Amino acid sequence: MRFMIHNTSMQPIYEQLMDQIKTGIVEGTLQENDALPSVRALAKELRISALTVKKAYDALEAEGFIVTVHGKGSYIAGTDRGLVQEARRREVEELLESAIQKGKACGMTEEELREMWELMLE
Amino acid sequence: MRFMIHNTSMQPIYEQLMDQIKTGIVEGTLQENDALPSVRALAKELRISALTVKKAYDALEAEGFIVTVHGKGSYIAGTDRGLVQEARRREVEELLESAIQKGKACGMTEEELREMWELMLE
Amino acid sequence: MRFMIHNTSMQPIYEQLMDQIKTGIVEGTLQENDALPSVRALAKELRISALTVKKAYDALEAEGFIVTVHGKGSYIAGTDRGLVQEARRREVEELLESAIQKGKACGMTEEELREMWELMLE
Amino acid sequence: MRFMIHNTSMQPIYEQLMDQIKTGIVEGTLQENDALPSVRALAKELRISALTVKKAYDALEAEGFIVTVHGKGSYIAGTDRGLVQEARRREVEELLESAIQKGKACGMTEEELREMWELMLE
DNA sequence: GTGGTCTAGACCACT
DNA sequence: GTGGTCTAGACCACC
Repeated sequence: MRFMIHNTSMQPIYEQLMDQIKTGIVEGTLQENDALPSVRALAKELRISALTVKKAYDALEAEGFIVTVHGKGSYIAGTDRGLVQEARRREVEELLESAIQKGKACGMTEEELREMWELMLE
Repeated sequence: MRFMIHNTSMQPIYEQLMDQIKTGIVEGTLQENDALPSVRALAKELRISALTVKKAYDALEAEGFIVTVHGKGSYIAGTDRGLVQEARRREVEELLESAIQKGKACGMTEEELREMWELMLE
Repeated sequence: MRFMIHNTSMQPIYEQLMDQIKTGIVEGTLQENDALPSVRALAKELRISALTVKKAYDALEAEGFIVTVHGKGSYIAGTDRGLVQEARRREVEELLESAIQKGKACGMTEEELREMWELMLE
Repeated sequence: MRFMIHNTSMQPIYEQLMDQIKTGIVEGTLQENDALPSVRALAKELRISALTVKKAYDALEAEGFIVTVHGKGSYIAGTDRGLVQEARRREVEELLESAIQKGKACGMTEEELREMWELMLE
C-alpha cells in the first residue's frame, strides 16, 4: 500500500495517515492480520519523523483498528469492515451537518442547499 | 445584537464571533454604518480576552465587512449584502466538498451520498 | 498539588503522572474544573520533556478524566468521582487476579495465598 | 512437556516460557537432569524466534534453574524444588504488594481490599 | 501566555 | 530487526 502525505494540508500528518489506513481497511486493500510498515520504515519512506507515524499507529490502536506487538510490528485488527465503514460514515455525516448548519445560518433555503449539493456532486 | 459564545465548541471563539456578525449582516440585523460594540466592552460582556475580539474584528475588516476608525470604533462597512452571502456560500461549498471527498474515500457511491444528504436535510 | 516522579521506576513517567492525577481526583484534591498546571510549566517543574507531560494529558483526555481547551489549558472534567474510583478498582482487581493466577500456577493452595495476603496487608 | 504461547498476552514470550518451565519443576513434571527441548526445536515448534527461546534459557540458567552444556543441550539443574517455589512466592508477593499500594493510592481501606480479595479468590 | 504538531536524535526492551 | 519511551528544541494557532 502506498501512502501519500500532503505537507501543505492543514490536516495533521498523523491524521492523514490514519485516514488512509482506515480507507484501506474499508476498501479491502488492508485485511485482517496484514502487517503494516514498521514505524521507522514508513517514517523513512515518507521522510517524516518516526514519532509522527507512531502517533498515528497509537491512535489507530486506541480506536481498535490495529494491534501492535512489541518487537514484532503492527497488524490490522480483526475488526468488522462494516463497523469501520459505519464509523467513517458518521464522520461524513458530521461534515454534512455542519455544512447545512452554516448554510442555514447564512440564510440559504433548503432548495438553494440542494442546488449547491447537486452542483458539487458532479 | 446579542452574541453567544460556546466555549466547549471546537470552533475558535474568534470564528464564532465572525460568523455571528456575518449572519447579522445577511439577515439585516446589522446594517451599513451600524456601530459594533467596542472591543473592550464586548470582551467584558462575553468574558473573553479583548485580543480575541480584536482578532475577529481585524479579520472581518480584512475581508471588507467592517471598517474600524482609530479612536472611534468599528462600523458595518457598506458591503453589498449579496457579497457577504456569496462569501459564506463559498464556505459552505468547501464543507460539502470535503464531505464528498471523505465519503468517496471510504467507498460510498454517489447514490449513498445522496441518500445521506436527504436524510440530513430533514 | 505536588507531583513526584521516580526516574528509576520501570513505570513510564507519563503513567506515573496519570496515576497521580487520577488519585487526586479520587481523593478530592482535584475537583471538577480545577486547572491543571500547563504542559510547559509542569515539564519545567519536574525537569522532564513537555512532550511527556502532554502524552499524559492526552491519554487522560482520551479516557475522559480531563478536558483541554486550546490556548487556555487543561481542566479536570466533570466526571463522577465514583466512576473514576470504579475504574481504578478494576486495575487493582487485575493485579490481584494475576497474583492469584501466578500463585496457583506455582502450586500454592488458597490457604497459603490467604496467609501471604494477610502478611502483606500488615 | 507441552508449551503454550499466548501472542496476545501482555507478558513477554520469554517470560511465559520461563514461567511454564518453573511450574514444571514445582509440579515435578520436569525433574533433575531432564533434557529440555533444544533452542531451535522449541522455537520451530512454537513458531517463535530462536533468540527468544535462548533468552528464556539464559535467564533460567542465571537464576540457577537449568544448566546448559555447550554442544549438548539444556538440562534441569539439581535445584531444590522448595527453592523454586520460594522464588515464585516472592514474585507473587510483589504482585500483591503493588496491588495493595495501588488500592491504597486510590483510597481503598484495608477492609475494602480484604473484601475484594475474598471475592477474587472464589 | 496557552496547547497542537513536528523534528532528529537517543536509549531501552522484546523478537 | 522491532516497538516504547524520552529529550530539547522548533513553528504554528488560539487566547
